[in-house]
Amino acid sequence: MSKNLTSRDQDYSKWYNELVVKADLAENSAVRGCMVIKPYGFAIWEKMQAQLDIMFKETGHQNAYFPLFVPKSLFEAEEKNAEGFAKECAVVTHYRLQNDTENPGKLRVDPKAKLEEELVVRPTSEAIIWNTYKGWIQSYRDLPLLINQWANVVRWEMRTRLFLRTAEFLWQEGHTAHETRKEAMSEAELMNNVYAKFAENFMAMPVVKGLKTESERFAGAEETFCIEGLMQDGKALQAGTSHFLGQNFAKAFDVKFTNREGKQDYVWATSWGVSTRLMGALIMTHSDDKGLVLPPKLAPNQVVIVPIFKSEEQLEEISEVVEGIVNDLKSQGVSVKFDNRTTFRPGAKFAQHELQGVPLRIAIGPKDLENGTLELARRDTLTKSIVKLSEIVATVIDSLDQIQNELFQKALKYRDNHITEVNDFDEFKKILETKNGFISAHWDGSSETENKIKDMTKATIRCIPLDNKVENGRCVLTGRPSTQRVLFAKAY
RNA sequence: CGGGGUGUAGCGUAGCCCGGUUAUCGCGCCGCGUUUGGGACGCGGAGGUCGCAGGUUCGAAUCCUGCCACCCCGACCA
Repeated sequence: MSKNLTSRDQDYSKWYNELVVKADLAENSAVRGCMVIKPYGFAIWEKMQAQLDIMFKETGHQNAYFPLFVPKSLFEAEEKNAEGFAKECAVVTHYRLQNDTENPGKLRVDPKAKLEEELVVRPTSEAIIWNTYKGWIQSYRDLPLLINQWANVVRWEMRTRLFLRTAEFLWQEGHTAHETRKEAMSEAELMNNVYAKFAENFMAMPVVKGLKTESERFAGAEETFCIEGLMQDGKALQAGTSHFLGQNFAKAFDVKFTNREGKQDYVWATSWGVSTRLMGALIMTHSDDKGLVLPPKLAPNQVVIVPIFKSEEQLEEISEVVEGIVNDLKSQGVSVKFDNRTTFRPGAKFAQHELQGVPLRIAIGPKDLENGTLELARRDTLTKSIVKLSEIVATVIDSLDQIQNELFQKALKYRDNHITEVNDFDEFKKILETKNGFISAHWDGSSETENKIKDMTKATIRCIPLDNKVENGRCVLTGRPSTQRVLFAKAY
């Protein structure tokens, strides 16, 4: 994999520029660490959003929107959650600017406009949402409450990295309320499964479904489900999380309901989210040195058609044929773009569409008009073939399916080849240094051991896989007894 | 916040150690012409507070001082 795929901020390669730029808006600017998502990058995000939204609605959820600003008093109500996020909160303290009399033409904060209570810019919305839910839930008849929000959040990270950890990012956060522990727990697992399905069926990215250990758990959660992907450089990436919050937030915000027995009880909660980090995951799972490689199901354009012509007349002739192909493909639900720009030569267009990861490219020129053929090129394999004009629609549809499938199979093979079972600590270190990837090893279950291993190797426990088999063994570090293996890896 | 490094055109850079005409080169951008089956070529052109502020000097991108920003490594994290 190109080093450019994972390099930090300024250093990203030319083609990363197709998607996103660092938000270098002004000198000394505090928006550093944010990103501008360019139209092409955003088109991919919109495809992801649209599909996830369908899947959320299929599982009974509705969208809503809550405020960006969270009064500090609300934010601090759930102690663990507040403590977990306190170090990375942006805080609004004033609401007005005034002319700076000492620097004409400049503005300054009006000291008289100090807010009585500071507003925290949401790093996540549990606090404000649970404060709202208090007024919405009185009876078991109001449950379950299944709500999702598409929003931006801000986390003032010390070090940022495009897509993977920007100061502001786009995400969705689901927040649900349930009658029973069991129902909430299965909701959390259900949504983790939705994420896994999305990752595998649409992003063509294999993921391990698992549980987080206590030290990796979301602040305020009792249990955290997650999906973990493996990038082409052997580092793991947490791609989504789904939390069982117990009654922590209900108690912190006093959300009680009358249950079926007529008694007051606190509701059970979940929250779950995926972010623009998925864009990073998509890039780092499939792309190569020529640029992006997009799975057809998420590509803004699945097919691009490049005409090859010398004269205006030739372009017109070609355009007539292309028009028919475009209509046929569109009627079959294939998204297709005819790149008839006269300002770029074919070679430049080829390169640009490769950069953007368009799954299929059709080239059509005078030779093809004569022979009744087209040239079809696959982005993922970089192979070309000659296709009869009459067979192009069927061939495109077939190829798109094939690409989607093969991208997943290729990533799966890589992932499976990079899960290494390890039984002693020297081997553990050796694998991390040489092969990298996931290490499947026994662990004694203590945070202390987990931290020691992290200090020594930088590897953390990515998850305890849900499909783990029970197996007696000894902890890879301490030798204490263990009943199952967990997955370690260096992570983003 | 600790340790290291870097700031020269939209991007990437040379020059700095050893001060001296009009600050180098490539990409990109604009115009004209020839081209067009894998990132075209020729000619012409536009674009610069050399990070900022002081200082030394006849003269500073170059030397000195201070500041700022960014990058890499660590602590933090989706």
